[in-house]
This record gives sequence, C-alpha cells and structure tokens, in this order.
Amino acid sequence: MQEKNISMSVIRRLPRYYRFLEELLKEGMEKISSRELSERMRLTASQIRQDLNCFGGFGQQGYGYNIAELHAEIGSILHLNGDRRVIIVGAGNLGRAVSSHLDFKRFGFKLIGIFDRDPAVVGEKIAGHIVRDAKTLREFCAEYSPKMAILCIPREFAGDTVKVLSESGISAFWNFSHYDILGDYPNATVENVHLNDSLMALSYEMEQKGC
Amino acid sequence: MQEKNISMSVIRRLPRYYRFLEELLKEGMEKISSRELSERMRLTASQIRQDLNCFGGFGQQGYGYNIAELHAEIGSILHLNGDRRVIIVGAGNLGRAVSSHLDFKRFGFKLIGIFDRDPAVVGEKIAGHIVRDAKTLREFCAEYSPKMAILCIPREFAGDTVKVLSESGISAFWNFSHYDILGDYPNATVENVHLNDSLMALSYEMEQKGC
DNA sequence: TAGATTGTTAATCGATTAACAATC
DNA sequence: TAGATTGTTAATCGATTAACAATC
Repeated sequence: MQEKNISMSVIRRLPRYYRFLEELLKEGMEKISSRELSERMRLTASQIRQDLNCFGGFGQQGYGYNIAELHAEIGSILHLNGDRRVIIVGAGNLGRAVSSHLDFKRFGFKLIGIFDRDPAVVGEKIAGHIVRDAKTLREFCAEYSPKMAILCIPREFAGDTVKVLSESGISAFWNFSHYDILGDYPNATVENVHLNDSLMALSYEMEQKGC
Repeated sequence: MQEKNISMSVIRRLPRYYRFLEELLKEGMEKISSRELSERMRLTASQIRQDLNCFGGFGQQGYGYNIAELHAEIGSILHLNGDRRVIIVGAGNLGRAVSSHLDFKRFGFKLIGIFDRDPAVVGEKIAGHIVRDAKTLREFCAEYSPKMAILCIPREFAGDTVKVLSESGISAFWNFSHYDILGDYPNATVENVHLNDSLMALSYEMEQKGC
C-alpha cells in the first residue's frame, strides 16, 4: 500500500497533520472527521482524505478517523520511532539553538556530537556535549558512523564540509547554512532550511499587504 | 507591470535567485543567460524566464541578464531596502540565535527590542539589546510601533501573544513557535517556520532513501 | 435501516515545461 | 547580417477540489 511515488506536497503536510492530531489527543478527543479536521487546519476535507489514502485507509465510513490510531500511523510513516545518530557541525548561535531547542529523540534522532573549528569554542559544553574539534570529524564518523549532519556553519565552509562528511559516510544533511546543497550527492538526503529566504519572502508579503 | 497575482511558488524562488546572483556578483561575472543560471540552480531556463517576466523584462535578447541589475531589481521587488521595526518575543535559545545570527538590516528590517517573560532573563543583554519584560509589550508597541514580531516562544503562549501583539498594531509575524497562526487575523502577514516539520519531512526522506 | 463519512474516481485548476517568434 | 537569447504563447503535467458510490 505504502511507499510508491508520494508527492512532496503530501509529505510536507504529514508533519502538520501529526502536530494537529497530537493537540487533539491532548484535548482528549477520540475521533474526528475529515470535515472537522479540515476546518481546524484550514484546508479541504477532500485533501485530507486524499493525502491519507496515499498510505492506506485509516478511517472508517460513517465514523471518521480514530485520532490516536491515525497519529501513530503518521508517526510511523514519518519513521519517528528510529534512533538515527546525528551530529551538529558549527557551535555558533544557531548550532547552540538547534542543539538545545529541538527534541531530537521525539523525532527518532539521537544527538551524539557537536563540532566547531574555533579553538575558543572547542571543549565548551553545549546541551550535554563537549564541543569537539572539527578536524576530528573524519575519525569520529569512522568510529561512530552518524547518519545525519546538521550544518550550522558559514556559507564559505559549507561546500567543503559536505564533501568531507559525505566521504565519511554521512548521507543526510539538515542544512542551515546559506548555501544550497544541490544534486552533487545523489545518494544524500538533503533538507535546506533557508531562514534568510523565509525572511525575504515575508518582506515581500508585507509590502504586498501594505504593512 | 508588477503587483498582480504573483503565485507563491514564484515568490518563494525569488530569494534564491537573489542569493545566487549575489554569488555571481562576488565571482565578478557581469552577465548570465537563463540557460547558464538554470544549470547552476538546477531548474529550467524556461522557469527562470517565466518567473522574472512576472515582474518585467529584465533581460535582453541575444545577451542575457545583467547580473548587478537583476540582483538590484529582485532586491527591490522583495523590498529589502526598507527599515521596518522588528521585535523578538522569547529570549530562549532560539530567540538568541535569531537575534544574533540574522542580518536584519540587509533585508530591510531593524531589530528594536527583545522580550521575555522570565524575570531571570529580563535585563540580560543580547545582540546589543537589553531584554525587556514581556509584560511591557503593549506599552512598548504603543510607543515605538514595531511592524513585525518574531515569535520564539513555546507553543502554549503563542495564541495569546499573537492576540496581544495584533491588538498592539503588529501586522506581521515570523513565527518559530510550534503553533500555526491561521487566518484569524486577515490583515496580518504570517510566515510560519516549523523546524520540527522540516525535521520530520527529512526523517521520511531518509527512510525512503534507505538511510 | 437511515445517516454519516470514508475511499476513490473524475473534473478543475494551477504550475511547469516546451516551443518559437521577436529582437538585440 | 547571423547568432544568441529573451519574452510570451501553447502544451503538458501534476496537484487540488468536487462528486459520489461504497460501507460502516
């Protein structure tokens, strides 16, 4: 039932469903219809049903969807039950925020190391981890084989860092640097988070709305 | 020429064009064709021309696009030359990172205040600003009328905070809280940044690619 | 059973790509 | 002028919405 050619648009909505269902659970609700969920989430009931049916029939005619069940199903589709090892590269403001702010465990990740190239930062303790020297990345990866790297480094180092990490067996990048990791590593999974782009888009919108 | 019904898909690509053009400028290039730019950015030349022509004919047949000129044009479309006053609400890890990491000025914004509700944090200095008590938000807004608020607060306070800020005349929100600001404020411009969602989408992708 | 609501197919809408005439 | 490349229209593709038969 699963796995085949699900479009990115659908995937990107799954975490949002997951979030809303979690809230409904907290509210103590048991079931919900696509119509009611659509009103809360401000999208169409049709879209919800269409989206969910990419992965299977989780609802029941005449009843709706069981919230706990659907929540668990989506969590499983998103593979939030894993324990993939993760490192953060770059212990500046952003690296610190990401390491402390995010609950990796909840999403199936496990932070195992933080790196920086600045000797003044190396040795500091952040989110329970001693910051390691970025020079030791290769050997660290060889020993602990992390699966994913979170890049919180300046643009100018990003290209080289991706190369090193890629060679060291890391196949997924959550990229916060102002640099685009493009298709040069066909086996890598990449999620570019461009905060600057987001701010610029907001700037445009504000202008349009006359703010 | 401008202003009419430009789709979100186009808008979201503009900052990326802007970034790439900036790089080309730094490389000292003078002009570029849609074909060459498309190869660098990994999209189609057709799309680039289509996108740019939403705003005007910036190119020249047989020549291509003048990089400096196009860069300036896009900057102007995105309204990066403004000086909109901005406040940050929430001086935790994320608030600190956002306040220090981002170059607001470069994108037409000006940070004028940081707020937190925790007395232990109030009074601290972050990115050149003394953290103010969140209780004073209303009066601060009345006096300095910021246009935008960056929300770096926990989910449970987000709804109320948006309400207060909205009543205080703030019409744009860059929302990092794990909460969706939906259409309840029709005049507000909202950009939701859901890092958790981004991480979950990445999790899915990793699973698909067999990481 | 009757009412409700799903799963799923068909219709619509919008975004991307292809093609080519205009023009530098 | 000939070659290159844009601006723009037309064709294709994909995503969203509407409709309704299936079924709980």
